[in-house]
Amino acid sequence: MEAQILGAAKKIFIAKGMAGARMQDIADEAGINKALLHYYFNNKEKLFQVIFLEAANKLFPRVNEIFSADLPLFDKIRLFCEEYLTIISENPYLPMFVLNELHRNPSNFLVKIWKDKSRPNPSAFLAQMETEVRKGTIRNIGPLQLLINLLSLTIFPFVAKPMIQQTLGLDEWQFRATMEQRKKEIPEFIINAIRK
Amino acid sequence: MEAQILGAAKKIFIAKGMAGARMQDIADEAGINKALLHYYFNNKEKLFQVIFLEAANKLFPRVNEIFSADLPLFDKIRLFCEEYLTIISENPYLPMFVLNELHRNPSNFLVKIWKDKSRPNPSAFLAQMETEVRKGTIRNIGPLQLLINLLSLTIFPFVAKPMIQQTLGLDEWQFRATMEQRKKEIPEFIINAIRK
DNA sequence: ACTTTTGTTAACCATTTGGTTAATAACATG
DNA sequence: CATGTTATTAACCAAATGGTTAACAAAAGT
Repeated sequence: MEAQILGAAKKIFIAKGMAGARMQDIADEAGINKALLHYYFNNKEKLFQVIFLEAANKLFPRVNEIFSADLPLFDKIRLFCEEYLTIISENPYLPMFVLNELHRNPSNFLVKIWKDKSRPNPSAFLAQMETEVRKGTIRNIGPLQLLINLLSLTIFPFVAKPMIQQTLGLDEWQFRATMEQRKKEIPEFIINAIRK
Repeated sequence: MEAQILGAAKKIFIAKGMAGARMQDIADEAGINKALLHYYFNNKEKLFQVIFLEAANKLFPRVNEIFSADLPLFDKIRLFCEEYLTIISENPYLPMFVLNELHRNPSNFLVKIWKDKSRPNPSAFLAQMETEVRKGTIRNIGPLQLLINLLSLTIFPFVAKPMIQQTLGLDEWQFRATMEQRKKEIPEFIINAIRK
């Protein structure tokens, strides 16, 4: 039952956001009485936090692993794109959900709830880039800028999915195919951009 | 008065989204009675649409102009980054607002409201890229992918602003400086990536 | 001056919404 | 089987919320 509720809550929260989601919607989606929701999860806030943390736990831990792995920079970039695009492709709406709620939360109290493992932590990656720049193996680009570029190229298409599909007239399958292609395109793009 | 209301509505809608915004909040922000809101704008939906269109009109028309301008590809990319980052920097929360509401709207009825001038229209840009690839002046990259890359690199940092600031520990000024830097960094990055 | 139109408000209303209660059903356990 | 515990529900409640009304003030027309 608890799992059933969480599934329903995930669907509704992700579709409508914290403010737009109705407890009744979640109950309906789970096929249960609204009171039963409060039996398992005391209130909307609590339920939402569970879903948010679940989302964060799907998105970030693997990223952090890759960022701090012991790999050459280029391989790391390739691995990141390959794996991260896979993760997001399986949960295309998670990035928007997380970013949006982060955006809406005053003084981001969500961050306080956040566990370390699932909090994004790019410090190792930044250090590695700096080393490569100093060694002269890549162009002189700010590590911060490069990190932002990497994240932008992988995440943004999913955040903008509705707009991209709308303005470019892509159906679901064309969109997926395009994202699949990006697993190879993005690393190539980035590496071409920074290789000396 | 009408302008005062619109200002308040813009602030509240952008901060909390359609679902999270309260008519009372908007009235308070505008320093007026709630009934006066309904005097000027019949209902929440109507008021929201005005704000949404205003936002879209700030974000897209100039982009379309640049996309369809008569300029060499590289210049176009430089111009786009320069101007678009300026526009967004002045309205850092607009992209999130538009993308979010687009995301939440079932069967995107918003798109129907949307005027042509302010609807994103990259077809000329896509064609130009295709030409350049065929002429062999740039690497063989899919025009669609390149367009997505360009948009990702410019827009995403603002959508992810809270997360970026949080995880990288940037204050407001550091963030702005980083974005300012990107006006030069992004075109350089892209051109390096595609130049043969 | 006075009448009409426009702007503004306090009070009110119906519905929605998150949450509770009390009663009941299902289940475990001695 | 009796008893206590857990799961589930219908009915209910108070607060919040979008929206309306009716009265009043200010401006504009005449």
